[in-house]
Amino acid sequence: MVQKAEKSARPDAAAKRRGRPRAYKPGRALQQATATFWKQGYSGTSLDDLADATGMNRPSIYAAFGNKRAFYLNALMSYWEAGYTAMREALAYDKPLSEALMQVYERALSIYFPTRGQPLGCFAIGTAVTEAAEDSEIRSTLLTGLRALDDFFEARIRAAQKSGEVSKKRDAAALAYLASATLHTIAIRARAGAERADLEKLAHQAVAVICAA
Amino acid sequence: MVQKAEKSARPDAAAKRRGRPRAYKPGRALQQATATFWKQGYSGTSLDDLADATGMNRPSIYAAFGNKRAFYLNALMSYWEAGYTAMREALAYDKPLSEALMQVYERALSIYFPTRGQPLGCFAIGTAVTEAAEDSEIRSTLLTGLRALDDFFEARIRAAQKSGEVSKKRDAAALAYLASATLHTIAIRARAGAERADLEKLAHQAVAVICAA
DNA sequence: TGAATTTTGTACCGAAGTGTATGAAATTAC
DNA sequence: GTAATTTCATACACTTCGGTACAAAATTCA
Repeated sequence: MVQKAEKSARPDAAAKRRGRPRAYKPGRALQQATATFWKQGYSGTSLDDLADATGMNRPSIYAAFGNKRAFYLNALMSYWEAGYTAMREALAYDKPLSEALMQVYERALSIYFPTRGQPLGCFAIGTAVTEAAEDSEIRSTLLTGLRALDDFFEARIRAAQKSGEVSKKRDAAALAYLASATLHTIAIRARAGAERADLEKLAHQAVAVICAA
Repeated sequence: MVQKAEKSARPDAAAKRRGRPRAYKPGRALQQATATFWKQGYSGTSLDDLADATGMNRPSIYAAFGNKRAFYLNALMSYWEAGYTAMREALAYDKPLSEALMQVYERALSIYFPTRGQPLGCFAIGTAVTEAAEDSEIRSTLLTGLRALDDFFEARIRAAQKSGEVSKKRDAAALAYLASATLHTIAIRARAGAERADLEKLAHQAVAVICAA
């Protein structure tokens, strides 16, 4: 739902649209809706909840984002996109693998335990997994995201093997799965009420095993 | 909701109750309700859904199990109990650790991919994780279950260290977390639409890393 | 200034949700 | 056979849900 810039004389802000101006910012509304889905889940969130959270009224939500399901799918895909960016940054190739992995987990933890508000874990794992059983589009979006993270990890581990940091005898795909599994278990436990410090320790232990000689 | 046997003259079947007999079997109804929650999630399941699944009508559900939330908590706790039993059996100490772990994952996979019907993953991870954010009782029940499985794994790994099967230099708690993480990622991926064969392979790879010399 | 356009805000609709009241039905106890 | 007890089954009350119709408001364009 990002409005296209169009060939506008005004590169600044939103090109003047013709009718009554919007009372909301689409990007901000998407964030607020995401936060609500994150807390309450997809089925546990009503359109009124979304209207309250975004400050929009229901007809505006329909006009801007379509129905509740489309709004959620939009939120889920945006979440994955942000996740890919964070992964790329954290897994940069100019530092040791162990550091790169820990940066992934540190970043994840700071998302799963927000500075204000209760810990909610991972948006995808905390909300999409439940819906995946009955909604094939949510299911495929979820699986695609999970596999993308697997691939990020695997590529980074292969690079560490090339540079001699990790033995080439080890199974890169297997280690990547373990790196993903560590992220998944942290996501689940954060939402289940585990302490952040415990999960930090868990991450360190997992990295130690994955990067072991 | 297991009715107590009471001091009855008839040890067989249900001791004759006084009024009109029940048209349902509580244990079977709980199973059927669990199956419905499993597919649709807690918020996605209505009392009418539960009534349809169990063949009970709504007043009977309230009389027997309380409201929807109590019914769900009952289902969740029963699921964990069954899980503990399965873990104890699979992790028996008379076989190599690698075999014991694989038996855990094989058992899990046969639950996550039922012989008939679509794969739904783990009941707790697939339904309780979402609700955990806003329901403290579901949250603590979930965390307790997760930690119990951690403990099963850790005790089994320590035994393998005592018997010399696994080096004592390795961190048993860390390996237990990886074993749990493997279970969690399998649970998530199963519901996300991954192929069973792929998850079987993932399990083998994880066991290889965990049990590596 | 006035027409065209787009969004807002209220109100409404039918369906589905949770929970309960009440009387009929089926069984045991006397 | 009759009373006591327990469950069943229908129906009801009230709320919430997703979705939409429609008129007022706010802006641009000519």
